[in-house]
Amino acid sequence: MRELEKTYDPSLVEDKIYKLWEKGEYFTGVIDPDKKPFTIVIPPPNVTGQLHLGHAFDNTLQDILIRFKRMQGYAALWVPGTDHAGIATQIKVEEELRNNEGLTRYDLGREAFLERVWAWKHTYGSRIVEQLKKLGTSCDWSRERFTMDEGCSKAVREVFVNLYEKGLIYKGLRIINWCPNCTTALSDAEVEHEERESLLYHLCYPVLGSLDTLVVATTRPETMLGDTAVAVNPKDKRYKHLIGKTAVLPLVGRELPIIADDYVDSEFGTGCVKITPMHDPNDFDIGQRHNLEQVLVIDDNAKIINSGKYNGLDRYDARKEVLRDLEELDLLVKTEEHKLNIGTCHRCSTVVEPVASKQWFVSMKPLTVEAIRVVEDNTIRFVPERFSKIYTHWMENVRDWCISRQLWWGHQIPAWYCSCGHVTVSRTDPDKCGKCGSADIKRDEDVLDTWFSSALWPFSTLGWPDKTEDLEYFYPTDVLVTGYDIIFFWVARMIFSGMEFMKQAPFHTVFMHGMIRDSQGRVMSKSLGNGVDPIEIIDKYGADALRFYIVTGNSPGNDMRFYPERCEAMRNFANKIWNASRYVMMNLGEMRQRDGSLPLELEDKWILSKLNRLAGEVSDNIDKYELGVAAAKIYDFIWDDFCDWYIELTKPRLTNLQITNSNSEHVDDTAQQVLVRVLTDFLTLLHPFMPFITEEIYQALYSGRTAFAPAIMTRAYPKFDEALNFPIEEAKFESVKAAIHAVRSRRSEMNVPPSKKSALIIVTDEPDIFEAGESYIARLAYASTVTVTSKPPADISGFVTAVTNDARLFMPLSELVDVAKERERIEKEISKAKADIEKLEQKLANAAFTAKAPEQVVNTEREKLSRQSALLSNLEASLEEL
RNA sequence: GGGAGCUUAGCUCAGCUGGGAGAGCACAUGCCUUACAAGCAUGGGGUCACUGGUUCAAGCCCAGUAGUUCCCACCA
Repeated sequence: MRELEKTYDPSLVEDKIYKLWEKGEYFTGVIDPDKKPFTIVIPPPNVTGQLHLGHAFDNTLQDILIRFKRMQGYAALWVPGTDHAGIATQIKVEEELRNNEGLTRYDLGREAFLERVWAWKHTYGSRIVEQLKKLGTSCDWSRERFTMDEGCSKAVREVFVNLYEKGLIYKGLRIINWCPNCTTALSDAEVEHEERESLLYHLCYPVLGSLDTLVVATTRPETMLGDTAVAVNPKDKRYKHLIGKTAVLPLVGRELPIIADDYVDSEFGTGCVKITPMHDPNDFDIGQRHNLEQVLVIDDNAKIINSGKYNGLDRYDARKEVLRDLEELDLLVKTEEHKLNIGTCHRCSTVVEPVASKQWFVSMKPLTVEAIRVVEDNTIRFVPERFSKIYTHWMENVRDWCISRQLWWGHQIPAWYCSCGHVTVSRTDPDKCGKCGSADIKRDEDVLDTWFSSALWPFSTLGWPDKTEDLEYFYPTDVLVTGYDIIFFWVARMIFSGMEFMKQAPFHTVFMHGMIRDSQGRVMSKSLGNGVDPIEIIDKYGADALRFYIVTGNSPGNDMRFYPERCEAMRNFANKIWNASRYVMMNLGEMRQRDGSLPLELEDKWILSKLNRLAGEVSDNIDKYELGVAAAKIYDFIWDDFCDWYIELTKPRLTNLQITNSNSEHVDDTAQQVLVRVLTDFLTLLHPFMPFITEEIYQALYSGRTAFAPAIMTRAYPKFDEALNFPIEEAKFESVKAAIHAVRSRRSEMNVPPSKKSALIIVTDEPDIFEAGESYIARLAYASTVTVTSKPPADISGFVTAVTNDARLFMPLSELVDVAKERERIEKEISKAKADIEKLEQKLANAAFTAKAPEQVVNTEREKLSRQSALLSNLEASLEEL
């Protein structure tokens, strides 16, 4: 046993303890046929990222679950790893390249640039891992993976080729979201929508060979440069006569067929729509249906092309120019205000350009069938449940997934083009065309969406496509813990990938959490500069305090506001535990081995019973993912029950503290044993939540004792044990507590300082429980002497009284007694008791209640009534004697 | 246009399958009672947004209203 410092200093403890765990290899997932596996895969953070509070939140939850299951005896495995984060990482390296050397990636060329990215990865890739360790995460680092390591890349390749062979991956010309800043295609999920005030412009298009004109409405006049038709609804009488005729595109002069299509809503705008097949998804479809000409007028950098004098203009400058020119020609008929939903790049917030482009797609419909089924039939359960609806709705309406990105950092698409037109897609790099045999083949330059590899994470990290023992034993994983912001990006894609390739759901539970916001409820972001660095919090308050703060006061799926200074309360809690442990240890003396059981006092049974019930409830709560509730219960037990009561109760029993009682050699073995037992058990219960301090104290208590587990994290998680259930004793002790509380309250009301002790006479029908507690009652109720009796003193005047339902308490503090005031007070309490009794009697007199309410509820009400009645008679007795 | 969440003490939030409203912080009063002032004791403070319904019983379930936040959506 080692002595502890007076205050807890996490900075002296945490790194040391983490090393102890790593040295003991306690995080290692061990395949054990006699155990049930429990697996979590980490949501892989960006390899070059830094830990933010969102990670802290996410990983704290995972660590609590995995430690809990590990202690319950599961073969627990938490697979860690990082994500190559295509765009994010590439942008960072490009930025550095530009700032330091004034170069672009094209200056370096693909190969040299990728070398730079790998170098960057090697420099910064371990940072996030080290930061996760500071949080205390018990990941199996020996199994750490990276989305671009050999195994994951092999999985990606296999999946791509396999889906291609099944016809579920194809390359085609489709409208995609193009970010002109990132210069790459994006998937629908990567586009954010925001509503903006905009204008709806009405443009006039003349009809060829006629005086008629058509007025079309558009929010994006610059796209008119790419118009190849005008469409009206076939039923629209206003325009029926023009269908089949030709309009002339102003400024450009292109002849536009006037076509009829049901897509056009006659009610909206003018009922006439300009059709720009290459720059609008609907127009693209119409273009397909009517076989329209396709004119691309906006390039990769959002500059105008194929449009004569407008060429080279930025899209917004082009808008101004076009409008000015139209106005000059008197063809801008009207401008009205209009709310517009605009798509922006989720990475850089640039307005994305819908543009037709040849890209690779995953054909989604066939993959959604099983992905929807497993959620609907509860094979996969979302916690909280409401997220399953969001998931299902998305899955039911999802469009094909654009997976090619015009980037270099990522998994290069395994497709080779031959001049013969054939595309060779292969698991191994081919040296010749799969059709004509020509060696002159060229690989697709694009890489895959980062989420393509993340989608395989639950099985690629376990070795798939190889049939590994890990995959066999640990797959499917159990719980996926993540924020609701990546349900579509990641969760949905893991589910359909798991179903397609493993024929098994990748996890049975998706445990969702919310976002961490700043103190004003705003999302934390770099641009706002309102981010809080968890590492700073850990340095200041300790990882345990951060973890505990995050997990309490928050319920599944809900956002939380973060106030750094509120970690202080949790640091104080850690310190409280620390000092409670010091108290236990300084009173332990030699820990003697005992034969047989010790006689337990009432208060011992009380605390053991409460602890025992706590153990049962905590496990239940964690099983139901109510981590905050579990944590709060442990907090209350430790602070209120153990520290504020039980420790105080043991003080008179332990000679070390009984300075006045010098002749006593007696050490209460029972108190010692119960203290250390309760301490050890609640530390164990708390360990998943506050791993560092609990381990440190455990080590201080038990290190070198071979009879005990080498680390608290290897102990079995406490369970409910019927042998330690003492409900009657619990209730009895609550009576004692109530009496002590009543005395303190009365003294406080009358401003009697604790130093002024007085005799205390307890009048009760249950003398045993009070007599047994005389010594601590004296201490806690500031009494000089305690007398337990069944009869009140003959002359009651001059006593301060306090009343509970099973005790009347008398303190001779005559100088403080004001009979009139006392009478008033008691009368007030009497009327309150009477009111309570009346309510209870009414309730119990209600036949519907006694008939329909469960017996237990009725009994509780009866008990309440009898307690209130007892209280009332005690109060009345006191009043009478006054 | 569809969908979801939230509204509980001064602040931030819990409240699990309906059975007498809780925590932290803040506030007030008194305490250095040798584990802990990062503490102890005592206390004040709530029309559980509003309206109606179901029920013996509603903060909790149902319907609606208001405010608020978010997600989804190819009406120019």
